[in-house]
Amino acid sequence: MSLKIALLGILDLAPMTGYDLKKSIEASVAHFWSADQSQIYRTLAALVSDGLADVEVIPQEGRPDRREHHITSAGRTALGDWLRAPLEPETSHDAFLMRLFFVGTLGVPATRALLRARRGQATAMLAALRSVAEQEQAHREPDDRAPDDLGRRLRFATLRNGILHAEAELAWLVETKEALG
Amino acid sequence: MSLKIALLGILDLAPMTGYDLKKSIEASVAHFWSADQSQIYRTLAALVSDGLADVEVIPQEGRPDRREHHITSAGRTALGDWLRAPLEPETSHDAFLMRLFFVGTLGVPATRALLRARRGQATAMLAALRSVAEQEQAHREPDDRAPDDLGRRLRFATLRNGILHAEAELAWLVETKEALG
DNA sequence: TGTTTATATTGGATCACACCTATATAGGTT
DNA sequence: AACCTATATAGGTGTGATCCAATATAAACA
Repeated sequence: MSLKIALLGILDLAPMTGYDLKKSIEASVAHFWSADQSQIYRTLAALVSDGLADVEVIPQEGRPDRREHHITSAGRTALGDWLRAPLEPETSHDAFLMRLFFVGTLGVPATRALLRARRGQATAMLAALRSVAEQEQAHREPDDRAPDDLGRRLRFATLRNGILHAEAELAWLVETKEALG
Repeated sequence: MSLKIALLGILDLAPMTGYDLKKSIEASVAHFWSADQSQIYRTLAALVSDGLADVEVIPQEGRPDRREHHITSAGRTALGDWLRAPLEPETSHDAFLMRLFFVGTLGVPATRALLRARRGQATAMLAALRSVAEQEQAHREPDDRAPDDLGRRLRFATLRNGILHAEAELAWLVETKEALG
């Protein structure tokens, strides 16, 4: 469901091929969503068969034709409806916490190893997010008087969300290591 | 994969039926994992066919026989291997951030509504986790001299993880609301 | 008396997604 | 000469999960 939102949301900004969408996702929403290339094409086909997008075929030579997908007005309506729909109750599935919950039987050293690995992950994540956030900031010229538009602020907010959670994870790791004595 | 770990991890504590496992999951790991009842039975069947668990049928009257599942030694080995395996790189899929990323086109009021809904969710989550954590604490009698064993600390740590993340989410919401001006 | 809850298992349908492969060509790299 | 990357699409297969429904009985509740 969310991948449909992602595709419609991106197509709402500009018409694109599946290939473009894949790159666009990697460049913009990768920090909270990832999508397999074949899944993108299948979902895109579903959008078309639901009338939420349509295809403009642009012939090319030497490679397959560009199948440029455009959001339809039904698609814009569906996107709006999805965005306004009540938040679904979230069912978290955290494989790391699962491990931690049961790793006790293996003893303290195995537990420490797991926490160390997690710290590595969280640190890398934090660094990656910070570097993307800095680039975002840098794109805004110092003398840029353009109104800092809502979309831009929200894109930045999703990055900040990841950063704050990564920091919380690291703080929790410190606390937890201490609790192991 | 993680559901297999969960089932083996719980079966390692005590033999159980699928029905028991469902309740056990709800009572112990629900804050980071949920599982559909039919999925539990199917996964349990997979464990048996892989030789990681076996079944003791205990006849009953008036209801289906108890099919009590016991972890095998191969199961204990597999559990240990899984717990020690390198952490898989996590691909986060966050539907809320997806919405937020695209909700800008609907304007500021819709954005605020989304953030409000999220605050409600996060507040409820935090309250629920805190109450479970307090119960966990209360179970430990004030004069309890028993060593605070590793498993217990780790179960508590998974709760603390949820609490810290919920707090981070609320802090992020405050920051984000301010950024909307 | 009728409904709900608890116990216990199982199957079908469907969804979302990941991993791998195939196709086709141009251009650049080793 | 052999390989990799970019462009562009698409199918096969498997896994994990959700939702829904059926079966069967006893006890508790309204």
